[in-house]
Amino acid sequence: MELVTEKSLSQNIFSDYVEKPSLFSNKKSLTAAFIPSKIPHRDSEITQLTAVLAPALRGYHINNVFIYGTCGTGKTICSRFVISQLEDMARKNKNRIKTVYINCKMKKVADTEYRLFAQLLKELGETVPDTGLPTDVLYRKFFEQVDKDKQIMIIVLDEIDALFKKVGDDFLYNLTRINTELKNSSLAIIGITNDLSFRDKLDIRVKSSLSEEEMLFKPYNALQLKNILEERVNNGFTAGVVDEAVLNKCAALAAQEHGDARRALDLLRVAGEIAERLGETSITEEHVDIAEEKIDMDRVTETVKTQPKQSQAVLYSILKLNTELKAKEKWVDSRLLTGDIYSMYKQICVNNNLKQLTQRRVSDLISELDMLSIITTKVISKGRYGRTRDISLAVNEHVLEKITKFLTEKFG
DNA sequence: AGTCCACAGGAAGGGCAGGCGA
DNA sequence: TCGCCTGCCCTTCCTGTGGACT
Repeated sequence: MELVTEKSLSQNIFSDYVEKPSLFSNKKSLTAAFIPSKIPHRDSEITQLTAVLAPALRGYHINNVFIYGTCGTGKTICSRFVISQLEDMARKNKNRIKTVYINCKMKKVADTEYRLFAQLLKELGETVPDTGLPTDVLYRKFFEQVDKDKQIMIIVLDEIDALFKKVGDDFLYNLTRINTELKNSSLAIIGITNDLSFRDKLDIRVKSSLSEEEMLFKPYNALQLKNILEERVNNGFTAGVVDEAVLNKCAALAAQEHGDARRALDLLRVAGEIAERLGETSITEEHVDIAEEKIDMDRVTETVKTQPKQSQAVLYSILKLNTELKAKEKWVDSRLLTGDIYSMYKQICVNNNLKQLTQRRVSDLISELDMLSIITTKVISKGRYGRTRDISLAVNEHVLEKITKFLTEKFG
C-alpha cells in the first residue's frame, strides 16, 4: 500500500501506459467502419457500381441497385467507398447529388418504417418527432424534401432484410414508387443484404424495381483475406508487431467463417489489444486464439445481458432444463422441446414473481434467441406425439458457464 | 388410409406510453 | 384537454403440418 502511495506521489498511475510504445499506430483503420483508400480484390465490383452511379454526374437518372452477399464480403465498404468518391466528384463539378447511408438494423434508428423515414428526413435537414405522426405525413414530408430542389438522391439501405423481416416490403414499394411521382428530382436506392434468399421473398413489383441492377459479392478466400489484412496492418500497427504466421492464422480462421473479412479484422485487432494489455511487444498466434474466444464470449454475454427480462427467463429455462437432462443417465436421447421449456419457464416465473407470458409469445422469444445465435432450433415431428422445436445451445462451454452464472444470480 | 398430437406460426387486435395539432 | 397517430409487447384465435399410431 505504502509503495503505491510513494509511486503515485512521484509518478502518475497512467504514466506506464502513456510512456510504453503502443502496438497500434492507427487503431481506427482496423475497424470495419474504416474506409481504406484501396480495397483489395473488389476491383470488378467497384467498377460495376461506379458504372451504375456515374450517370448521376451528368444529371441523369440512375437505376436502383441490389447488392447481396454473405457477411464480411465487402458490400458495405465498397458501397461507401464508391459513394464517397461520387460525393467528391460531385463537389468538384458542383453537381447536385445527395447521398444518404442508413443501416436498417440499427436499433431505434431505422428498424421500423416510421423510423426509417424519420431518419431520412433528418438526413435531409428536417427533424420529426420520434413518434406521433401518421406515416403518410412522413411520406409527404420526405417527398417534398426530395423534390424541393433539382437533385439526384441516392439512398443506401444496408441490412435491408432486417427491416423487411419486421415490417414487410411496403416501405420498399413506397420508396420505389415515390420516384415515378417526383417532378424535379430523381431517387435511387442501393439495397444491401446478407440474406441470399432475400430477393425471392420480395413482392414481384418491388423485386423488379429494386433489382434493376444486381450485384453478388462472393466470399473471400484465405489468401485474399490475408491481402486485406496486410493492407490494414501497414496502416494500423507499428512496424514489426505482426508477423506472417499471425496474419495466416487470422485469415484461415475467418476463411472458415464463410470468408468474413470483418471477422479477420476483429481477430487481428483484438489479438493486438490482448498483446498490448499483457505488455508484449508483438502479437503471437496464442493471442489470436485468446481473441477468438474473447470475441465470441463478449458477443454472447453482452447480448444476453441486454435482453429483456422475459427473454432472459426463457433462456434460463433452456439452460436449466439442459443441465437437468445432462444430469440424467440418458441425456443423449433427450431433447429440449418447446413444451418442456414452457413448463420450466412457468415455474421460474412463479419463483421470481414474474408475469407469465403465453406459450405463443414464449415461442416467439425462443425464435428470437435462435436469431441471436444463442440457441439453434429445428422444427421436428414426433409423429403421433406432435410437432415441436428441437432446441440446442449454440455456444461453447466457457460462454455457457458465464451466462449460466449471470442468469442463476438473477433467477436461481 | 385416416387419425391425431403438440406444437409452429400467421393474423388481428388490445393496451400502453408518448407525441402532435386543434 | 381531446382525438388521433405511432411503436411495442402481448394475447387470442386460428390454420397448418410431419409422421407415429391405429
